[in-house]
Amino acid sequence: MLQDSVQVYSLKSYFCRMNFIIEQTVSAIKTLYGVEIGESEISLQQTRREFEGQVTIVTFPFTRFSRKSPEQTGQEIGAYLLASTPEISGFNTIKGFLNLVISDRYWIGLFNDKLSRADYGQLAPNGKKVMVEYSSPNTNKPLHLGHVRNNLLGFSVAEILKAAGYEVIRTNLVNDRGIHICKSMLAWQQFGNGETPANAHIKGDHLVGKYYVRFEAEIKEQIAEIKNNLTSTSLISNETRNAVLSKESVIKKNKAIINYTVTSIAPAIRELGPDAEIRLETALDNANFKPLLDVVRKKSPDKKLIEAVSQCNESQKVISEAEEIKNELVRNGTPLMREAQQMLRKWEAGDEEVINLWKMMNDWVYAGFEETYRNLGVAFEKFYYESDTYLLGKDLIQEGLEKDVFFKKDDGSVWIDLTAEGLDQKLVLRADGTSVYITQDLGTAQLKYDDFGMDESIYVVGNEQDYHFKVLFLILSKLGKTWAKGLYHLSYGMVDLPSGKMKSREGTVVDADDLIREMTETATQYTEESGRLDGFSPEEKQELHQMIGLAALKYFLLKVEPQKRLLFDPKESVEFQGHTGPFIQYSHARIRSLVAKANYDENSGWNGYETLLPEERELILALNGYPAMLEAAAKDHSPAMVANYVYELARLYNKFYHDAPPILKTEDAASRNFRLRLSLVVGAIIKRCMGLMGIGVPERM
RNA sequence: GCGCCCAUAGCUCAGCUGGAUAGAGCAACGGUUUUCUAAACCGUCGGUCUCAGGUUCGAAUCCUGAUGGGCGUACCA
Repeated sequence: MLQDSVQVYSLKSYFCRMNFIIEQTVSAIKTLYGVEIGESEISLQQTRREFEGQVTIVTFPFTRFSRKSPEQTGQEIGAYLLASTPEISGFNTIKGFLNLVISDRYWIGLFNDKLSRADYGQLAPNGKKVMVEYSSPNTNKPLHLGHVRNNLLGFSVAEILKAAGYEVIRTNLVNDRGIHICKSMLAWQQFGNGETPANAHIKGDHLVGKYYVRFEAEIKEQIAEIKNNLTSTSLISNETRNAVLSKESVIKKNKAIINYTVTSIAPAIRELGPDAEIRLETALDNANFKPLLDVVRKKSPDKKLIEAVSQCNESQKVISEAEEIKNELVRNGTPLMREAQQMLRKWEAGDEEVINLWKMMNDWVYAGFEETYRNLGVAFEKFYYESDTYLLGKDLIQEGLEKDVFFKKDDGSVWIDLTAEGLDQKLVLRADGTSVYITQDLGTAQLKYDDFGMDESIYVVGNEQDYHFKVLFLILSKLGKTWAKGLYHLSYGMVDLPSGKMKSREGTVVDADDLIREMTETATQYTEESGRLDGFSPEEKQELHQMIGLAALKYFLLKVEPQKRLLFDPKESVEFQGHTGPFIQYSHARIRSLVAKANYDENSGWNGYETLLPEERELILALNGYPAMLEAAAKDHSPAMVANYVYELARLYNKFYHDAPPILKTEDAASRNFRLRLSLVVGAIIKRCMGLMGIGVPERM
């Protein structure tokens, strides 16, 4: 499992992973103070810019056996290291920090032997197989910004794991069946007039989405109609009518209780001050008595008053609950909803007409998705379809019953009790023997393992399903599946807009295709203004614009840690300057252009180059940290780490480019060749990192 | 009610195996091009790291509690 990996990453320490320093420090402490300490007790960090040196050892922890001041301890260890280690050419101590100066000869040697090799950065195969499931769309509507985050994360994590030595299988579990697709089908049947992607010139997934929206609009009208004419409407059955009416009477009764109580306690509340009075008003407006209850509890000793407010609070809760159930009853009672459910039953029974319609509309959607996936640059080795897997898992229920992991209730439904683990009781099979969500996920997990026998399996799914996956993994491990310990839920936060949450009902969803197009357009505009693309054919320009637009989008979405919510402002979020994808692309293009102009011969050496510029030293340190960064990003499943690393590298390079004497005009062959090779290597690592995020880099821009 | 996640500069984010004066970008202001791509570089301004306790030589980082925001707590998926 990844979690067992020993190496630990931190932005401060990955620059200086130098075992010889740790080893020498261990022996220094043994010699000086007679104490044997573990290598893990020594932490190295990169020296802050304002002090001399590259590597810093914190000496505070050693004072307990040196019995000297941190500074003096540092002096002693420093002196030992200077004498014993040829790579160390100097040191200084400030308070409890021992700063070591590593000789340029060491850095140049490191560059020669390791960093400048063509295969630098690819970790050796680790013999492990990992599955990354991502995307997993519903087939009733096109992809939106939230899916984009999911797709980019999944793709990127897969690339990172590949680079870290895994064999990776990317899978997409397509949710192609269920009530949602029946809604689109039904609306198309009733209102579509034979419209197809071909004759309407609409992308297939958008066409199907259009009818999903139509369904929701129609049902909204039916709901309004029913609510306005509850006693007379013929749209619902008498059974539903009676159920709704009974909920209404519950609501009415509780409203009366609240009205009565509020009138009688209002004077007492006013006496508690303006604060309480305001809360009384907002309680009525917002249908929430909790804030009022809190303030009354705090301010009033009158138990009867508290009880009365508490009564209002309880009644309000009953009202809210009844209203929710009422709404659900009305919604499910509408003719359209009943027809959709009828259609789902027909689908499950294999009704030919329904199946054919389903196949046709799904094919439209797949053609649309394929285009979006191609534009996003994501791909999969294996597709699973819920229409194939939705009946799976029942054998596991049987297995669980035999192993006493599950238990049967009197009605025949099957449950698991997870209260000992701090969770709840959870239904795993309905009384009528049909599956619930988790049943088929159990079955699908087993299927995937049977198909591929992978060591690890990553599910890229939003954080609203955290609980579900906790339960899923726990059940599998209770069933004795040894592979369950390799399961991991890569949970990510929702994408918010400035206006708040994206809601399909309110039409505030940012469509993936629109987004990609807008990004490309913005990049086009920006690039044309800079006017640097002479010699590009129109096709090359178009390709470049898309590359830059996508880089802006992808980098913006990936640079934030997955678990965090992400605020996306379509107007302002995606920039081309500063901490952005295009900035990093630009740095790469700059390097390529430089190397091209220099006519650099890759065989030319830099013998005699002995003294580094500070910027060169920093670049070497940064390059040296790449493998540790990669390992850490793989361990944490974090493209954001790659994003931040490569930005730092590009920034350091730009500083070097700006501050170093012009390379093309450098006469000294060793300096010139070294700097060109350094540039080349930085460019290669930038390209690698961007590739890990699915972002291309141009030769010119 | 219970559970999980988040909180760092005006805005968007880094930093979290505990270490020096908490860093970037954007925004604002100023500077750099007869030097290889100014999508760059440099400077100024900007912070009670949500709050209160605790552990420690040392806390943005670990622990406890609170506050605020989000999500979940379905015989939906």
